[in-house]
Amino acid sequence: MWRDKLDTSVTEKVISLAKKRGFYWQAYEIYGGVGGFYTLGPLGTRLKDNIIRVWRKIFLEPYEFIEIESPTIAPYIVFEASGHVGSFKDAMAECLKCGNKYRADHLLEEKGVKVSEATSLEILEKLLNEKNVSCPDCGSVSWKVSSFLTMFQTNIGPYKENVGFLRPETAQGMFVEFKQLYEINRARMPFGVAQIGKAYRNEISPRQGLIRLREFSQMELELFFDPLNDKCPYLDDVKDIRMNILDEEKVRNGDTLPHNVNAKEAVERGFVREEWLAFMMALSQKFLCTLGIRPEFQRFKAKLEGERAHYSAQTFDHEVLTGKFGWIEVAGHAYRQDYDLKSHSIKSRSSMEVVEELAQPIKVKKKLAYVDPSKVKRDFGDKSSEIFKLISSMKPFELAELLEKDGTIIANDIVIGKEYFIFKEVEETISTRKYIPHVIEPSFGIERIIHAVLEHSYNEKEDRVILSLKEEIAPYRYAVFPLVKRDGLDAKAKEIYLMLKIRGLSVIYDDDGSIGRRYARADEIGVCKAITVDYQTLEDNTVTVRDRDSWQQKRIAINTLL
RNA sequence: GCGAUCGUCGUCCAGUCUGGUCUAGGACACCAGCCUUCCAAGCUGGUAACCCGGGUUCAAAUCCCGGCGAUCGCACCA
Repeated sequence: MWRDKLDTSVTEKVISLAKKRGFYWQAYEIYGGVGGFYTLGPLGTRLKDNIIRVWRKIFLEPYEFIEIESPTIAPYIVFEASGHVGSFKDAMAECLKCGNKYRADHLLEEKGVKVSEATSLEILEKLLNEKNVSCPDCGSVSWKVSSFLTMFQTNIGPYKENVGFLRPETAQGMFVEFKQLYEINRARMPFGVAQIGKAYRNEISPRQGLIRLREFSQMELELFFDPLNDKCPYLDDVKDIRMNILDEEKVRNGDTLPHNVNAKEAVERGFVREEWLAFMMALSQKFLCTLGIRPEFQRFKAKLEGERAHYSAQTFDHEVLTGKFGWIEVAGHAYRQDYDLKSHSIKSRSSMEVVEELAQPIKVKKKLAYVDPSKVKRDFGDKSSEIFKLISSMKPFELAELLEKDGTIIANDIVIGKEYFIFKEVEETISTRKYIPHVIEPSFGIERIIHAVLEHSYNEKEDRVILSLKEEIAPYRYAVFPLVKRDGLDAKAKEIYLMLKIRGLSVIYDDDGSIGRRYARADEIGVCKAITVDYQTLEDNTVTVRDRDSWQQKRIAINTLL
């Protein structure tokens, strides 16, 4: 069954449940609320922690990938090197008549005027006004150009000129520390580094609740690999995971019926360029399934050339179908190539290369040139010392290369020919290869996942709400209730509650109202099992355990609860 | 950011057009007590709101202006 629509009312219901029971709500409400900022409540933070735990279990633990926590503020130069200063800064053209804003470069390109990212604001404004570019909305031809930077800017220390940015992604923290991490990880390749933390984007108009935030949480993994040896050894492990993939061709043609393939087939059939990318996509699907989102509500949608981030050679959005918001992107899987490491390497002038020891050392023949001092002295006399000085600053193989190419060496206008050198050919053994690793990056937005998971866990049964959260992520697994609050049942229930709590289980206690009301309350926040203490408990130390989804009850002995 | 629509207890809704009767009402939820031997039962009581600021007026939830926020559309979403 292939569905492309969900009941839109579920979204509203989830949002109001989230607020009512404390998963999440808009922040700063006492001051009228500020767009793009949300607070996670007590249940939301537990859910988030559990989601993160599952993610680590799926993406990091089996492969011994490592995790770091880097600062959320970085100096200007970091995002200059990464390309964010350039591509996060859009030149906005504002129509002076109707006030609508457009991307200045888009408007000009429609007129056939090519501009680059480096084109200054003044020139853009001049071009727009001179070329009579008309406003798509009102037709006016007078423009004002200004830039809008979607990164939050701040100052580091007391100096205005020392600009810093709140990171728009956690990834750069891993790239700038790459060399150190590579060493710490004992130079293993391929290897993965993850970071879980906040990122900030000053969206122009954030909407849709948790879907587009100005401050949000990411779980990102940078998988570094050798582009000449890009086999992923784990493809067989994920062969049973079949993904719905809309490749570039389908997206271009507007075809929404996806291919259904596993990672290996996705690569073989040319949908996905890199094995590691396909592998991460498969893990991503496994991850969302573990969180309770069924595969038919998931798909991977390729980003077309112009839609991709500046660093990406191929990107798939991992999307989940929701009610009101339709398909939402909960993760992006990007092939970042060596874009970031290379940029940081050039900007910082520090090496980002890794060294590979070759299995078979390669023998390379090399020509070396040595000067013949006696000939030089004989023919150049007093000027010899100058010549020796120059020549000694060069290595023998460099001299040989130059002489091969030009036939002469020129030192302070003195031309020295080949005949003053003695050539030697040596065989050198090369046992290493240096390269800048390529990167596959799965990047998850936690808040979006929280929302998607809640929508897909939301059920109604006989006018009651049941949040069928998987055991792995439910904020509480157990609830303990006394059937009634007297005759010692409450004391016994509390005893059991504490026993479970001491064992580290997530458990709540509730003795308020009727037993039915408590079951209902527990169902609504996704408590998996309700343990009820009744009169029989006092006689034979058994309790009833009620399942949240089936409402079935089983009587079991207290000592088998653990 | 622009345009349209909108903003009342935690939630949903009444009241706004036609200013006074609103000390802002109801339902559900929540809290306290009673009751209660398995699925939101019942009884009693309680907490709780006119988005913010300014203006008009004898009088503003109600009319006007500004701000903030929300929804939708446009644009943006690396």
